[in-house]
Amino acid sequence: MRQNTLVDSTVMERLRAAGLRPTRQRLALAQILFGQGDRHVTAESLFNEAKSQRIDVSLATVYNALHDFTGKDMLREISIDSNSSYFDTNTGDHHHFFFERSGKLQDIPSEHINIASLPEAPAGAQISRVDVIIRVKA
Amino acid sequence: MRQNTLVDSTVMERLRAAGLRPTRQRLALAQILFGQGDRHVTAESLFNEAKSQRIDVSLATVYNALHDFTGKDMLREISIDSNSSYFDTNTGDHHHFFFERSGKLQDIPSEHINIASLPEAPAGAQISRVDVIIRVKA
DNA sequence: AAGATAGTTTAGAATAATTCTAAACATGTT
DNA sequence: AACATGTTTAGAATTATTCTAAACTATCTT
Repeated sequence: MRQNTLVDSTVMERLRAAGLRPTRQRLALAQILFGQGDRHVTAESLFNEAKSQRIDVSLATVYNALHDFTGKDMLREISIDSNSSYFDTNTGDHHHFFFERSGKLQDIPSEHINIASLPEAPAGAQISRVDVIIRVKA
Repeated sequence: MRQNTLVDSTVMERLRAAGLRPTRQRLALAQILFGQGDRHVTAESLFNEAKSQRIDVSLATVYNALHDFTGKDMLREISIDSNSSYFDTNTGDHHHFFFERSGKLQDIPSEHINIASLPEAPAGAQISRVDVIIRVKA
């Protein structure tokens, strides 16, 4: 029925490896975030998901965890919509579709977008990331 | 000394053409926005700029004007940073450098970025815009 | 030119996302 | 078990933005 021991321990190792104490709430949130495939959450959506699983965490902890995970490169923060920040469990090189109506995000593997030429970075600047966002009406 | 009659009337025509009443505060804000080359402002930065020119507008009016102008395609809204929305006077096809330290934006003409291949839009979705944001550490 | 009408502006209240505070608590260590 | 330090939490605080309702003004009508 519950094969969580295994899953949990994987998540626990990820947290330890990142130098984050595997506390009850971080484990639970990490499980939600990383237990499935790639995901895009907001603080609010993750908070609600936790609540609906009877996981008792405060919203402040959700924010803390999202930022802690982001600081350890387990998540990537994306600002697309001025309403709220998204956090993506896929930290690799890739891009996004943004569905304007629903506010949902969908990954685009980096191989699917071919940027033939990029401009030079301004003097003294190093590129830290190139984001391509395809906004779609749907 | 002040050759504003001419400039003002240009701005006034733009407002009228857009179907927006050329009120004192819209004229003043439009003058700041469109009187120079391409610009990137936030509500707060525009509000401060107006204040420093002794133009008496409320912050609510700045927000109203920015949204009105955006609705008439005189501005384009950009969400890059969760702190605040940017408004770009360049509404044509182009992209951006985002300077992470200063929070400043710089246009990249669309010719300078060559996207060789784009993925298909998801079923039933039409692309409304493709944004490329090059984040630089500087 | 005066009046009517509908769109604008405004101060300040309200809202929403996020961060802060400081006290209670849990973890890993000794 | 006791300690030191990192975490969690409720609730207050902060920040960007939107709302409200009243005062105002551009424009149209007469």
